Amino acid sequence: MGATIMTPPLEPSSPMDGGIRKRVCKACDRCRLKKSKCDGASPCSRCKADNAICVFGERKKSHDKVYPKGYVEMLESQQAQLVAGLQELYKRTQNGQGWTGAPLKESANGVPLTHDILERLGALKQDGHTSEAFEEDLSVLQQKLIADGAGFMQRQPSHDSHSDSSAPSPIYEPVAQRPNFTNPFNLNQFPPTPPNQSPFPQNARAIPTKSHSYPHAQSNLSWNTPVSEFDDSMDFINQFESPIMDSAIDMNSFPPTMFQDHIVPAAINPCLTMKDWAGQEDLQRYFNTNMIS
DNA sequence: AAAGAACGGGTGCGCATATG
DNA sequence: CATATGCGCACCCGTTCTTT
Repeated sequence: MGATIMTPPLEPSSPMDGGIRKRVCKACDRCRLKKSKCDGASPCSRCKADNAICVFGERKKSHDKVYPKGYVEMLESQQAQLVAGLQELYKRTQNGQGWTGAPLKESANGVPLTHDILERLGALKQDGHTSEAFEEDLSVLQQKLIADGAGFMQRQPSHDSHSDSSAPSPIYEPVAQRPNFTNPFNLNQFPPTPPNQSPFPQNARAIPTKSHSYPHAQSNLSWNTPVSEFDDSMDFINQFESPIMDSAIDMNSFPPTMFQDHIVPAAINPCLTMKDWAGQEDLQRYFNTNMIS
C-alpha cells in the first residue's frame, strides 16, 4: 500500500478514454445530486468550477435502513390477510360463486379499496395487533406507526457477534432513539456507518463504453404505493445545497452530531476501506477537533 | 429561441448477505 | 468454501424545465 492516489481530473469534454469509461470510487455529494461525472479530486473540478463546497458524504448501506417497530409484523399480518382473501376467492370461484352482495364502491383510482375487498371476503382480521383497517399505502402505514410512538428497528448483520446463531435470523434489532425521518442526517444517532468497503487503492474503475443509445419512451408505469426511503441523505442535501453554496446558512445552528458521521472531509480519502479505518482510535478525535469549526 | 440545468431512467460494477 | 442474489453506487443519455 502506498500513498493515496486520486484520480487525475478528467477533461469534461473527453469523459471516455479509448472507449473505456473511467469512474471514481466515490463521487462528491454535488455530483451525485446532479448525476454528473465527478473526478474524485478534492475539490472536484466541477465544484471548483462552480466555486462550491465539495464534500464526500457517507454512503448509505442497506443494513442502515430503519423501520418503525412492528412494521415487519404488520406487513406479515397484511400478507396473511391477503392470502386468506385470495384463498377465499379461490374457494368461491371453485364453488361457482360470483361476487356476493353489491359491488364495492370504487376509490379514486377506479378500484375498490383492498380493505373493503378483504372485509367482504371475511379475511380482514381485527385482533388488536393489526391495524384497524388494511392500510393500502405502506408509507402511510409507517407514518401511523411513527405517530403512535412506535420504536424503531434497525437491520443488523446476521453475523453479529452478540447475536445467537441458533435463533431465527435477527435481522432487526431495536434502536434506542427514534430518528427524525424528515432529516435523514439524524440517523447519526445510530452507530456510524463505516466507510464504503472497497479494495484499496481503487480510485478509478474502468467499464466498457456503451456504444448504443438507450431505448426511448420509457413505460409510464407508476406504483401508487412505494415504500418510502427513510435514509436518502440526498434529499437533505438537496434542501440545503443552495444556501450552503451561498454561505447563507449558519452551520453552527445544527447539532455537531449531524456532521460527524456523514460528512467526510474531502481531505480524507473517501475510498478508504473499513480495514483502512479500523484501529484508528483517533478518528473520533479528528472529527471532534477538525469537523466542527 | 437557444443554452444550460435538472432530472428520470438506464447500464453495469462491486460489496454484503444468503444459500448450498 | 463457492455461488447466487439483492442492493447501492457512478455516471451516461435523453427529455423536460428554467433562464437568458
